[in-house]
Amino acid sequence: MNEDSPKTVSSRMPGHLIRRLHQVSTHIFHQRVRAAGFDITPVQFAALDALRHKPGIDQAGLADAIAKDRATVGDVADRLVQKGLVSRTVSRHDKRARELTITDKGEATITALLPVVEQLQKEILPGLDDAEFSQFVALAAKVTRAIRSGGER
Amino acid sequence: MNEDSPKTVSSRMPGHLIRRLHQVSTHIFHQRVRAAGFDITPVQFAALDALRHKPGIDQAGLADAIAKDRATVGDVADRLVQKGLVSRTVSRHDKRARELTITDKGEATITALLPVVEQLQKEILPGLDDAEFSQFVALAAKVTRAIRSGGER
DNA sequence: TCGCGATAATATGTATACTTACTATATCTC
DNA sequence: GAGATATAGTAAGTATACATATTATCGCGA
Repeated sequence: MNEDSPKTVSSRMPGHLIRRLHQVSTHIFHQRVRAAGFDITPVQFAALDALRHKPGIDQAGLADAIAKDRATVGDVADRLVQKGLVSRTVSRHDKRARELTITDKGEATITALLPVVEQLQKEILPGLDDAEFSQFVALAAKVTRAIRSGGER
Repeated sequence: MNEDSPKTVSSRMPGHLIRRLHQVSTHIFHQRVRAAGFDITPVQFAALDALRHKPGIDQAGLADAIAKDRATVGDVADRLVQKGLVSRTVSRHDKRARELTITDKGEATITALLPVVEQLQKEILPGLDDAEFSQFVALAAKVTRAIRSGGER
């Protein structure tokens, strides 16, 4: 269905292409992680991964680390705490801040998930050979670096 | 802030990079379109653009055209109808289907927005020169083609 | 033509994602 | 040390995005 011929303007635009890629990426992540017996979203995984490297950071720090805003991170943290993967305590140095730490269960989860997630990365860019895959990742990484340095606006 | 050194696993993965790009893309779209005096999201723009090329398609057809599911398209259509940019009528051939048509106001909107949206495409991939930009778009387009042909589930 | 599987929308519920506004704290400045 | 300013988190509201279930309708085959 949909006899190709994408005459639309949006179909030629990187913005639209990126949206499609994002969609597929999320979908495959969900499928594979679920098949492995877990109920973790891409964002939750990124949060756990960040928390493993910087235990005890507050929600604003986590927001910065995974490039989300504070409101979103607050919601994500709620779910991770509810699942028992992360613990949240009020900081002793700053009563405003909530320090997040990954729990043993959280550690176990990410350890089990790492190979699964590593594996599915190739699946989210179908149709590309190894060289093209690397090229894509390099270009995308270059953009995100440019965003981080100058894009703070 | 955030002294680079992205030691995390997810920061190296295309899935995560794509999420970042998607975010920036949406953000810039919003900014520029708003600055031009409109209140249209990327998805709403894609829907209008698709409708301009295939007036009278039903919601399922639009969902296929912009690669969203029917529930999402239903919500998007609600908002477009509410804004007066699209009209929705029950099909005479199939009482289940709702045919969507872009209104004059919708036409005027997309006509005014096209140059704006065309312009901002370069901004959503900062740090890339023209060759890299083209390369990125070519790779992304290749992936979406691969998704369309073989990726159906 | 009756029944049954397929399809179009809608309803419901979950999870992002961001904006703006508001509260509680910290910190900086005079 | 008090007031101004900035920051952490939450709350509320909007918009995607998708899965699943339900309803209405279609169309095919016996």
